[in-house]
Amino acid sequence: MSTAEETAGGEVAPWGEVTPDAARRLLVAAVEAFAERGYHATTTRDIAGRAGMSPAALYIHYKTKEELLHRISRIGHTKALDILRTAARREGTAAERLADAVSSFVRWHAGGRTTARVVQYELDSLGPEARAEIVALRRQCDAEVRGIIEDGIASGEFDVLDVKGTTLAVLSLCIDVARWFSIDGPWTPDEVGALYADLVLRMVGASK
Amino acid sequence: MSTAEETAGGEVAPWGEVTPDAARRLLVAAVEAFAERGYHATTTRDIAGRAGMSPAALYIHYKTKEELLHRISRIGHTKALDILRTAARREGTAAERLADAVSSFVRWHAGGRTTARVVQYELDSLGPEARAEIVALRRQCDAEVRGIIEDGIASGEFDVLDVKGTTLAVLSLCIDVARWFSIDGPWTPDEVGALYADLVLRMVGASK
DNA sequence: GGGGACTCTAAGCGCTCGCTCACCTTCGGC
DNA sequence: GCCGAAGGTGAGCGAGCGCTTAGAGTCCCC
Repeated sequence: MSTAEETAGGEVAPWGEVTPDAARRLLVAAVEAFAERGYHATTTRDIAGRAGMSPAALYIHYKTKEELLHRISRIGHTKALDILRTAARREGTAAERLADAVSSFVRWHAGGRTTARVVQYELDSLGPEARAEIVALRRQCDAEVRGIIEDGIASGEFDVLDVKGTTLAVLSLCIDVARWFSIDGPWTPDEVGALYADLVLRMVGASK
Repeated sequence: MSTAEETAGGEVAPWGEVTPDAARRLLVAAVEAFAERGYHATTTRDIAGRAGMSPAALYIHYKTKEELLHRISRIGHTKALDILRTAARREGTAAERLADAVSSFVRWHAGGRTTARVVQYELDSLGPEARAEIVALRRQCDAEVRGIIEDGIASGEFDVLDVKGTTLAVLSLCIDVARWFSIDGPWTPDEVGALYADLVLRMVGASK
């Protein structure tokens, strides 16, 4: 990731695409605040304060508080889809690709748990049009995972009763990592990624 | 469940223990509002309005808005723990008990998704003391599931690499049902419960 | 039928919210 | 050295928030 940067929290934050600098600082501050307290409990004064600016400065770069959430959500979902798509389209068996998809997707949710929490849990705070755009991205994520599982069934690697349900369960398992993962906990993002890849291979009947 | 009642949404709502009647109506209204919009986005006027009362009526039965969330959270977590404990302590093999625990826990999250959503996702909105009480209940839930898995390993039924991680993943999978399940979706709570019981047995290496 | 306990309401207090506006600085181009 | 654009500030508006208070209605016990 050429645009990745390190924040104070030690997370990978690919916000390099957001310019100018002040707009990026505000967006990063918003991600942290939304993740900590939730969208509705976060005030625009809090966001501006974290970015070292006055409350009014926020409105130079963003029309509303919701636009901030929308931008965060779109960037985050695009990144998530990119991760799954890369794993789905690499070379290898379906089992290798599924393990790759799960472990990298989980690493993203664990390592970037601040961003992931906002992206995955504040969807309902968006207005109807913004939410529709994000929901479309989610469906593409779903399709990538389902594609790998279908490939594995076709090749005889996997043994799955309910493709749709299993796809949903796999994504659900990964997404929920953002809820419980803590950097102070007993695992590193890599360890959770490896554990979950193993569990998911068992779920699709591909374990050795 | 002798105290269970049917709400307009068709959910099982075991709020019979809450008296008097006005206090229960307010609590049910609060559950619905918190589930739909989140704790912070819900106003006390909205809760009172749903219960057919004036805003001030809320404060006759509850000291603060947070007390409502606390009561909901405690009742819900107690019920969740009760479900897991019942499954864990019944007769049968570890596989049977685990399947029972998962399917009934999932049914509760799917069928009572309104309650479950509040219980599982609004924890951070509680104050420190209230949160500590709820976190203790959650740890007991974790212990029940871990107990079944450890039994299965001891009896040779299960093949698990990381007991703590697998326990967490099983609970995580079940809890996240409250996030995505919709009564308008393609599954009934029973179907999701059965699917998830199968997936979890695969995760612990107990599938036939 | 009088009095206290309980339940609920109308009105509104003090506060903080998202957001705006008038104004100030900084800076590159000519 | 002047100018307009861009980026910033302090003060504050209207609205809605959680919550309180004074008092009215209703019930039961005597």
